[in-house]
Amino acid sequence: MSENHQLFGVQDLRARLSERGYKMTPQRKEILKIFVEHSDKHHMSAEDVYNLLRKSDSEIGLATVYRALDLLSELGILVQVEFGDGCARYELNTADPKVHHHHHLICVKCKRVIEFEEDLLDDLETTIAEESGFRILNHEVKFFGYCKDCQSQS
Amino acid sequence: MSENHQLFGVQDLRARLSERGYKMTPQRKEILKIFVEHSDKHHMSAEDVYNLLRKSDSEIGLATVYRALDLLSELGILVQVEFGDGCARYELNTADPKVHHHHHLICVKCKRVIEFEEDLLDDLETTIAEESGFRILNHEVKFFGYCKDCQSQS
DNA sequence: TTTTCTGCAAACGATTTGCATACAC
DNA sequence: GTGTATGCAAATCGTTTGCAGAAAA
Repeated sequence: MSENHQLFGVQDLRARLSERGYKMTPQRKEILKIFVEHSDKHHMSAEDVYNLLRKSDSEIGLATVYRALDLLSELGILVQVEFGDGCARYELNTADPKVHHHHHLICVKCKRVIEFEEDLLDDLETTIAEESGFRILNHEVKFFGYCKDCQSQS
Repeated sequence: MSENHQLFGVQDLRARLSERGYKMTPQRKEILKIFVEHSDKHHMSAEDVYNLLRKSDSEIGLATVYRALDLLSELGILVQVEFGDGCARYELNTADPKVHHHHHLICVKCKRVIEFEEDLLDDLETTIAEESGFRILNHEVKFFGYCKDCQSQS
């Protein structure tokens, strides 16, 4: 299992699936494709993915989308992100430490989410992995506070 | 607005509420009390809080609990944490940088959540605050990967 | 051919909301 | 008094599940 330093392709998907006894299906392929093609769009929900699929003629059921997102996360191809807006969101896992990690500032008042770049946690990740025995795929950092607007309103 | 370096008390609650035009109510007081008295129990869901309330005679409706948790988060007294287990969880915001931040390792396979101590992000927090204009109340870090058990199963 | 996967629709469960009443200020 | 909060029940909405048919390996 080579550490993957590119965005994921169909070949990675096939390998990771069979490695764990899962099957390659056109639906799973399509759903991964959506993420690769929309890697600019961050944090897509199941609904978002479902809608993008329908736009490109793919008649994939919503339940299948949910199951695939779950599976792709388990495989380390996607990562789940939550902003407290009531739905799970997913992104391609940028396993390459040279690829910028982007993290989030969340306003506790207006719930606005702002992204920022940050890549200072890789050393910490290594330490944690050694101490815990985890094989770490990714990390996520969120800062909670009041955004500029909500500060000036009070 | 002094930086609060203690766990929150009723006086903090009253101050923060009136500061923003909200009212002090026995329900809000009771709910905060639950968190202070159970500060050992991390990440409680609305249901958890509701059940603890009922055990201590408080007849507070579940909807009120939800509304209060949301409000207390907005006030920076609680912080919301999510583990992808389908419900939002809350903890007292430990605003004191000397109080250990505890963060989470989440297994993408079995969904196990493991806590760890970490307090290396305070400098980063200061930088981010300056650059973004956010007034930061707290931060949260999650690492995703495979736990020991799930690694050996594959 | 055996096991896994999909699609649909129904079930579920956490959270939200409308509204009448009660309460804080 | 006035505006906000509560409680209940109903509504909502994201997500999961059961099951029969379809498709990988």
